[in-house]
Amino acid sequence: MVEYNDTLNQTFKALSDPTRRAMLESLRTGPKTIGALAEPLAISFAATSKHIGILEDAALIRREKRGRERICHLQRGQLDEAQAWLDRHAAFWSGALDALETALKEEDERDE
Amino acid sequence: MVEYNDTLNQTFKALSDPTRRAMLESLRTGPKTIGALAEPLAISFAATSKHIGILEDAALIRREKRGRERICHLQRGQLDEAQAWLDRHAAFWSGALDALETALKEEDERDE
DNA sequence: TTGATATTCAACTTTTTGGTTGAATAAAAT
DNA sequence: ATTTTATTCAACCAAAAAGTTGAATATCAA
Repeated sequence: MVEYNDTLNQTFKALSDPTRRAMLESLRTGPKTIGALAEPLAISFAATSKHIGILEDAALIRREKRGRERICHLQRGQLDEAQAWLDRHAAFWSGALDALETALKEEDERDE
Repeated sequence: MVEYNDTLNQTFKALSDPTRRAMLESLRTGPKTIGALAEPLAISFAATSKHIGILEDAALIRREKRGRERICHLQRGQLDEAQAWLDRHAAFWSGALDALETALKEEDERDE
């Protein structure tokens, strides 16, 4: 496999499942327990817990221990890396050297 | 499964494989044949061809028949849907009602 | 025409993913 | 103290994904 950038890959993998995206969408309205997340999804608690684990590994959520419940909160994780990838790719159509391209190139020179 | 928006899902799935992302990245520098795409990836022609098929189904590339070669060109596909999802999600952190949020809400009212 | 090249197809294997169930753990409620 | 509730763990299963090889197809070059 290719695997040059592991955290970007983890982010894209985490986002590639519709159930997980639905969970993230649901959390946009506020923190929720595993149970509350599982309820509208017609899958077991265990399956939900696994999905949450994947999102947590990708730092897209944080699990807070609260008594016997776990409260899930959104977290940025490396969302911006995924956004940057898409923006850079989309820049292909808006001309090779527009504002975004130059901005991203400058970023590269600073960060890498 | 959840599966509320199939084209968004297809796009995210297509983008979730590092080999396919590498192919898309490679095509940013210009159109390439299957062979040229396969070469740096250490996978067979057949595997490359399959990946290309997935990207083509997601309309992220177009395959042009040129004699015995197939030339792959980038295509926008539903890239903007994926971008919109990420932007909307990222908007969670930049405050509930900033410019992007309102823009997206207006878009919803028009399109859906 | 013959042979080489580029790609795809078909059949198959391996690995990964998403799901299940039932037992284990831990906290809350009775 | 016992029971109920919330979640996780472990073992397992089925389907999907990613890869392989070898034959088929089509085009180009000798």
